[in-house]
Amino acid sequence: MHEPLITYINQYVSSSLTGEEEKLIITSFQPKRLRKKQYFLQAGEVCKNTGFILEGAMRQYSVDDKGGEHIVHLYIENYWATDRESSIMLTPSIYNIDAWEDTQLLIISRANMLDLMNKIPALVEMIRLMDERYAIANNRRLSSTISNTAEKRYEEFAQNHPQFNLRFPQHIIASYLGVTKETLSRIRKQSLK
Amino acid sequence: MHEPLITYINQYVSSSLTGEEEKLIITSFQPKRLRKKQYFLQAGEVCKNTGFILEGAMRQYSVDDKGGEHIVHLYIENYWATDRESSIMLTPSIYNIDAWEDTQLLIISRANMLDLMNKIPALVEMIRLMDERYAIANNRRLSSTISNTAEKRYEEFAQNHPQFNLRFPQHIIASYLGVTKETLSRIRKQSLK
DNA sequence: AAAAAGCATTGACATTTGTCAACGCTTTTT
DNA sequence: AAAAAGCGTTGACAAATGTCAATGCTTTTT
Repeated sequence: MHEPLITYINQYVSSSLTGEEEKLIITSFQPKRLRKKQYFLQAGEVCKNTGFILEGAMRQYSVDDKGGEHIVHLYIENYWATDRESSIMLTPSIYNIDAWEDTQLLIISRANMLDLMNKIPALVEMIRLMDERYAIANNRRLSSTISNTAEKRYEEFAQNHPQFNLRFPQHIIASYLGVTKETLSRIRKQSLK
Repeated sequence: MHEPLITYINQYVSSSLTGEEEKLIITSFQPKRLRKKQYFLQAGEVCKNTGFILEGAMRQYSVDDKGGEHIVHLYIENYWATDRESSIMLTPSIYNIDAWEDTQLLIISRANMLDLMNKIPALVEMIRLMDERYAIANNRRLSSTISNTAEKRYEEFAQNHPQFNLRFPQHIIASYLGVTKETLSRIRKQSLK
């Protein structure tokens, strides 16, 4: 059950994990099942866990005064679901994270993760690399959001994240792009011609 | 001349740097002066250096087909100026970074930085912490950009970055927020009432 | 099987934001 | 001292996007 996680880690680090390290990881990550719509994190709670997605799809979003949902992140297999701000700062999260599809996770608490990092140097290295890539991806998205029209942003999105485009309904994607579902509907209609 | 950098690093890590480590850092970071408008990085080049700002102000921006500038980052004292994507991936940058004011930097190449990190564990820890905070800040900005109107974004900006608001002209801030200078001008006029 | 909920689309219209051009003021350059 | 460049503002108008309401279709729930 934990193989995808081990594979994921080994892809990040130069030297493979030892058998000992693998065992440690396997015992530290707990399997958890979420049914569709079930919360992984609810706004107001402190985010205690990080989840590695084995199967399924999740979303992170905030809710405004009028009940509108604003999607900040989408997650599928091999993504990590968490609110780092809340988890690191121990502050109540302003986000909800929930399952969009029935989802199978491997979860670990921040305390256990820090513990693991002390015992397995390769994990520290992995996280450093992940943070680098995460920073780069986030920067691109930010840059695109600031500079481009909704149409251009959708094009880039469809190009860069075909998986998301297939897996999530349009109104979710619209929110992820920062436009209304009606606008996205019209953009897509346009671009067919 | 290097004290602000040493102070900066010591604030990040639990145990202070040893005298030996300080020396190593001081010899690894080269002072560099940029005059107003001088490029630190020009689009098309691979970003080789990271600069720690001792004094001055800089900006990172892309230029579109019509010559329009889109500000992605602003930097002042105690900020790090670099294009991580280019620096890490060794790809030509799509951004310019230049000095908005006359600026005094301490620069280090990526190779030398990696070398330093091997020799000074505290630096690895610092970068991990910086990455965390960077990820959090970036997420907030992204979340705000997607979810809020231009007016709300400006409010948050003025709240969170009063230093930038004082130091950079309005048309730069407008671009940073993803609106035109005319729109920002009107927003500010509104909010006086 | 019927009812309800979720999803995408469309039209009409309102609001926000962008574009272009002009102006006045200040700072910088010559 | 004169000229040029930079900056912020304003008005008129255009374009992009949001809002609201209605519809039809599909999926889920009862």
